[in-house]
Amino acid sequence: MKTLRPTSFDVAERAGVSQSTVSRALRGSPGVNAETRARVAAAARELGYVVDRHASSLRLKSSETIALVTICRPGEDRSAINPFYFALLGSIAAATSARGFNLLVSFQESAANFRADFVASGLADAMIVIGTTSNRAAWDYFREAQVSGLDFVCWGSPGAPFHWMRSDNERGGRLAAEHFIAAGRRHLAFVGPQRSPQRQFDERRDGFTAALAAHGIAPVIAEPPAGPDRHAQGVAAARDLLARHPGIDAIFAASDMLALGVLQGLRDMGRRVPDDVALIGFDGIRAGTLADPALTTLEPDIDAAAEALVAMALEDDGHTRSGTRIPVRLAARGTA
Amino acid sequence: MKTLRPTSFDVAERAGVSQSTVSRALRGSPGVNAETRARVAAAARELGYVVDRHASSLRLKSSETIALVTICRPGEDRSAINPFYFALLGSIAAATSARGFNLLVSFQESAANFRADFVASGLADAMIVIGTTSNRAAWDYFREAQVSGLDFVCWGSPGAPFHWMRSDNERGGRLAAEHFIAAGRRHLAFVGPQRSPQRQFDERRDGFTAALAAHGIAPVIAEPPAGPDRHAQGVAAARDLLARHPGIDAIFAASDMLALGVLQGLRDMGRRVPDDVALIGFDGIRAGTLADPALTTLEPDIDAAAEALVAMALEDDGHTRSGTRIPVRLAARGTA
DNA sequence: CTGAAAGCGCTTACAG
DNA sequence: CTGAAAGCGCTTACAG
Repeated sequence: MKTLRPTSFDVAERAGVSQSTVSRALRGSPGVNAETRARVAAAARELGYVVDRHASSLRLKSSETIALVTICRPGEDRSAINPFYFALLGSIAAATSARGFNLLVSFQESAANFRADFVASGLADAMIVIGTTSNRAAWDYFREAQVSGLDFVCWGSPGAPFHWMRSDNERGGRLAAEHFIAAGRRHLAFVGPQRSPQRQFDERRDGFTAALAAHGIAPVIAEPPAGPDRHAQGVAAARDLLARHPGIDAIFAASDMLALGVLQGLRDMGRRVPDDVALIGFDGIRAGTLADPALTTLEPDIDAAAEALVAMALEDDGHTRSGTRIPVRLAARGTA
Repeated sequence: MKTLRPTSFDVAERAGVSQSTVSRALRGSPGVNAETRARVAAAARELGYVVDRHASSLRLKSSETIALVTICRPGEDRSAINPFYFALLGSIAAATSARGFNLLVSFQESAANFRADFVASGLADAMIVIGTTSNRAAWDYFREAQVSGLDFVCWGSPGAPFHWMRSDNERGGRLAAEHFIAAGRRHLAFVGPQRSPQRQFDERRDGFTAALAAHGIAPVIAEPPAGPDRHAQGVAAARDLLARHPGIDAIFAASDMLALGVLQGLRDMGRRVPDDVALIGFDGIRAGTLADPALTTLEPDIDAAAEALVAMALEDDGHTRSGTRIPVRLAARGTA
């Protein structure tokens, strides 16, 4: 099958010029005669010549590639990965493509496939790490890597020694609180993991409680029971919460998957949404729009997040923008 | 920031051997003294040395990388990509990783970013194309590419000149029919695009109608009206269908996104699911399990599909396995 | 504006 | 078992 690929020497011969001229012409270097350039381009086209990226990258010492690592839960089915990360992956792909860069993706879950040497091996110019913070072993591995000099930026929780970026969670929490208050809700609850390595959850809760405090309201804080995934945790959390606090009329869930579970739990308890209980999630995942009623949520600007992550990863300036916050907006739909 | 990366010569010096020995020791070539090998490994570790993949690939003429192209709808938000493709992407990543290969991903939607030269440029050893068949321009581009010698395999519809693989759609349709019949349903309908370039839809319908014919039943075939996405089309299709055929008691939708829309449409029409109308989708996407009631669906073995696609792409045997069918199973959940 | 040549960092056939 | 050397296919400083 594999037919011998033509090299720049073949193109040179066909165009009747030297190999160096072929290289210059094809790269668009200045100072190449227009007529020569055209002849080279024609010869390349005729031969189906494409520059060898390994040879090129080796010389240039740059691969124009970004490596994207997505950390998964061990043993997790790929289709069960939080859709937020798939959406972020898609936006990162768009951002890299807009720069003419390639995207190398790697889903990692256990020591069997932990890898952080994409930049060290020359395969990528920069690396981005996203995914669940529930995988402690993975983050320990990447902490170690960062400390030993394998550089990258990441999305979400991590503090030092990571270079991170995340949503404006505090503001998201405040927006949720104000939305509930404006709708006349007074018996509020926050459902989310407490003291999770996912600092983002705490930030959402803190923004929520701070805004409510200004109205003299203290929400119930409900930690979801352990469960196989966020959705299952949400179902259980709603049941527990309503059993203990039957008067609750509004719930802010720390993530959409959790919120979708809460929605299901509320239905199981015979509560109407939003009539009896209003509900707001966080993330803006597609599945929220498919729920009935559609989930009201705090939606981070995921394209902005992707663009900022790529820029931050590529800027070799010690990641001065570490700590950048991505804006969020309240998407008012059916549940609140 | 960028500190000079050590080369195999640096390792050689530190280990007190020649550079060729370093290369052999690190690659695990036979005939290297165990003690020498250990000394080289230690020196490499101490220096934080990682083999340069461009130099290595250039010599080896192989990159141990698979390129995965996902075709999107023009102008489509990345978070709106059918989750089935994200799940397939995840499984393909797992399959490539299991072979020690890297995965290069590229989302393409318009002439601005059409590219099929990943193998020609040496960036990848093989290429896989998945994604929506609704993007005609994209498939025209890839047809052209295939004809001109840029080889790849794809998922889904395409016939010649493509090397393709898809679900056992015909059998899926039969399973849906039998499931409905066994439950006593007799007024059946199929909702799906007709004569779409997505041949898979026709196959699902044909399996469905063939199995029903054996029971002397002819289902109503409903083509969904045009719409911004499959979900919206499903909502509208359900309304039209029920208005015209109020007695329908079971619907087989050509895909899960369509089915989720149908579910919504049935609710809008005041029909209870599954009591009044039973519903089955196709794809096994996660969002189906979050619906209320959870969507019964035909679930292709996506890990098997991914593994087969990778194997097929990598096998340089003229893709003799073109036309492979991936097994599907009926996942009975709440809607049927 | 163009060519001859060096060199990017590896792998491996060839000698020893 | 190990070393010296050629060569993978480019890019670009150096001459002209």
